[in-house]
Amino acid sequence: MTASKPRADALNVLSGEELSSAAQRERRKRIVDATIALASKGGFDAVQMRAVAERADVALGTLYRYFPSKVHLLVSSLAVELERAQEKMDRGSIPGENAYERVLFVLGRITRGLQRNPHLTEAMTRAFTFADASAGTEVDNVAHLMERMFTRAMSDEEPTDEQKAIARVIGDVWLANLVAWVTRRATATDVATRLELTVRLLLA
Amino acid sequence: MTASKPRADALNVLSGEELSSAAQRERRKRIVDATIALASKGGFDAVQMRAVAERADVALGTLYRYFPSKVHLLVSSLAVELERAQEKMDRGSIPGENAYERVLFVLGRITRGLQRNPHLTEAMTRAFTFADASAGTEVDNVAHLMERMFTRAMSDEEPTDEQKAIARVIGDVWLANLVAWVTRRATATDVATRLELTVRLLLA
DNA sequence: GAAGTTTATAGAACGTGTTCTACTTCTATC
DNA sequence: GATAGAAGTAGAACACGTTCTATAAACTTC
Repeated sequence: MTASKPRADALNVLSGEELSSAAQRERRKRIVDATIALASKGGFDAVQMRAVAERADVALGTLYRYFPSKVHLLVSSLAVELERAQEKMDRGSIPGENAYERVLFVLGRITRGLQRNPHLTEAMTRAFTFADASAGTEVDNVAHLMERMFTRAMSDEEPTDEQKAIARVIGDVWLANLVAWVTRRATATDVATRLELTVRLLLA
Repeated sequence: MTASKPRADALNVLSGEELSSAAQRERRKRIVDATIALASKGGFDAVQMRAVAERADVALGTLYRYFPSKVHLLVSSLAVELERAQEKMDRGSIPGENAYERVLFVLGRITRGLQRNPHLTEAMTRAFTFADASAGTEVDNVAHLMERMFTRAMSDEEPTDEQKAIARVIGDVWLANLVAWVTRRATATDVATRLELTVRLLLA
């Protein structure tokens, strides 16, 4: 009677790997796709749990079984998007003479990418910064993706602690500026200028 | 018939100055006090609009007339708190040989101050980062207070553009770390270390 | 393939932010 | 001090995130 098989905990996202059947991976994918579609159309507010469930052709209860809250859902979708962006990056090589130029290239590219889909960006960044302790795992996951994205741009070697720290700072500033842009307190030009200055201060 | 007297717009916070009667300033103060009290006790979730209204002895409709949303309310309260902190700073002088040391002193002091009241800090930082475009004015106001707090620490002169930019970067990193601490993704020590590193990179 | 367990479904129900309505109380102007 | 308009009050109503209930379908295991 004593359970031994590891079971997915009700408080965590059902992360892709541990989903047994193909039908379940299918469902999970439909949910994330629906989320991204709705977010792209109307931002954070348009990602309504009932609407996601309906669009993913899944019952509301099922949605909550896969993602325990709207924030978990959106932050997980952000992770998916970042992974996609990283993969695209990995396919080409990053131009630039030094860390400064290379990081700036990566930052510019991903920023412009996100700015091409303002609603989606708004939904994901707001969820990310609003996340409370219960979504800590997912948030850490995204933070880690960001850190890696920037350390890879700095050098091909294994990053030093200092480089990791710099990457984190860049990530913090990047996110803050993205939020400022999303809430219309900064223009795209503002964002570009500030990021350039930040990276210059840190890496030049 | 044509209105000429400037009227408070329904979409903006009724900021202290333009409140005509003393009774109104009284009410506004009661509301902010109630907000801070509730936030101190139970954080963002405990700041329930009905509870704030009751505690401030004001009708729910009146609360919404003064602050058009929970986020406006909390961000405005954050501004009040920051102003208080700034005043306290202004009363003493900031020790330190150079900008690096002085900024670090200010950062350490205000960070520890906020960490002494975790729930309040959680409520205010989450509101701040969750704010959407409609609260842009209030958010800008707080951002400006933060910028000034750090530029003052850097030097007594009028700050240069570069100094302002550095102050903004520090503010972004500071906030990101505060949020990480509030959501228990970073310890107080982590925060202190990272801030020190950031300031060193930027100012040393 | 039957029994038991897990997973999914439909939909009601609940909590809290926000809005709306009907009524009362202030305040300014004549 | 009568009156018009603004501001405040009490409370219903609504929207959406979240939880709960009852039932059905899909799987394991014998």
